[in-house]
Amino acid sequence: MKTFFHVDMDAFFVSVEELYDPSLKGKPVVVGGRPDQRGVVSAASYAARRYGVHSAMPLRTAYKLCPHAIFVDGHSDRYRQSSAKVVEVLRAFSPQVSMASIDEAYIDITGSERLHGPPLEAAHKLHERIRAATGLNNSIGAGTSRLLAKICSDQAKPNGVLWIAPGMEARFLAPLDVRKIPGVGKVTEKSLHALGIRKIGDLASLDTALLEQRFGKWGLALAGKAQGLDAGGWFDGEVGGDEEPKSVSHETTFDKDTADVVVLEATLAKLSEMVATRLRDYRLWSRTVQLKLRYSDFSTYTRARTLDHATQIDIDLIECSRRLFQENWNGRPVRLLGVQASGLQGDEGQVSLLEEEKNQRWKSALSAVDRIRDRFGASSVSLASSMKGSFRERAHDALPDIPGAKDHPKRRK
DNA sequence: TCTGGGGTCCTAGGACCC
DNA sequence: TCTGGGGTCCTAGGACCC
Repeated sequence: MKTFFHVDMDAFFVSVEELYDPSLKGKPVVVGGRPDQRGVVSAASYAARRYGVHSAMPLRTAYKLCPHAIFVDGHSDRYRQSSAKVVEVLRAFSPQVSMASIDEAYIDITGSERLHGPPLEAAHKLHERIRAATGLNNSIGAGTSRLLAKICSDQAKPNGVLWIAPGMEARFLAPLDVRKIPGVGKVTEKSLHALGIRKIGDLASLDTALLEQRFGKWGLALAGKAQGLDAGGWFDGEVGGDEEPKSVSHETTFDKDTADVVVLEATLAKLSEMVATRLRDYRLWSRTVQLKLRYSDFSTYTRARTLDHATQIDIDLIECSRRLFQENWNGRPVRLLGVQASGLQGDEGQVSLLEEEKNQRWKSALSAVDRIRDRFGASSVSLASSMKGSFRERAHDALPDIPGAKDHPKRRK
């Protein structure tokens, strides 16, 4: 029998802002930006929530609901700092820690009873340590699965601790709305309601075969979740296992939609650079580059290309995303642009820096060929190839071996 | 209600290979 | 050439989470 905790920080962004400006405490606070900006609420204080404001709501809507709320910009550096403090406390508590996002974590405390006491006592101990180290309220759920721990922490809010003892899972879950199951959103909820399923108990008493027939693989997972099991999806694997990112992306929504090619391509270049920088920070290389385009009517398109070599170099991402853009933009005003790198791999198996430099050299040699062709016409180069074989191949074979590339057209002089 | 930005996982079809 | 089936890779889109 295993024991998991789910630790969730309460109104995290708002609470961190309150550390920096205690006068915000108790007031309706909205983190996410100015109310006249394009954007949504990142976090709302409990006082603001009483007016119906919640995260993911457009800022303009939040303003209509609660005009006297204090709107503040987010400070991701501050949140990362507080998050790092939380991680420190968690790692000191148990070696098996997985951050699920900046403000929540799973920890496996199986077998730590001698050290920390029984689950409820251990949870209170951890709750207090986090509070002491960060000055922030948090909630902890504890149970025999990660799913259960997660649902518990939600029920424990604000600033509470809840443990469901082994054997009590079904009784705890039965009266809760299906929407409380992580992974059940608007769409799944609607389909379940259409079947007359509203509570987790309804789901649990349903025939598994029917769920599978109706929802496929997801139906099977749902059946498991209704029993409080870590079925399918995110909960595979160990807590504290593989934490490598699977994709890295940046996107931006313009203040005002634009069809200005110069602005669009400059933005794309900037986003590509930001992605490349993050790849290098992570020491990761990407093979697939994806462009994201959103128009004024919110229609959204993604277009991807897989390269023959993995890269973390700005220019590769810039060129690839620009080509995708040129091939797919319909000329209408654009609301959002995004660049994503996926197909990530580590350093191992990468061409060495030396190889990379050779690569660059003969790429430049090729562009030299292009320049000659531009100036003297295609025949100048094909003439050379008919006499001496392909200049391109010769450039490829010969140039990289010349020390310092003294004959390199670009470096000559 | 005029809808951010950063992610994960899943599905489904087509290409290609054996 | 009337044609099977499985595996893997790639692409696009969608649900969902914080």
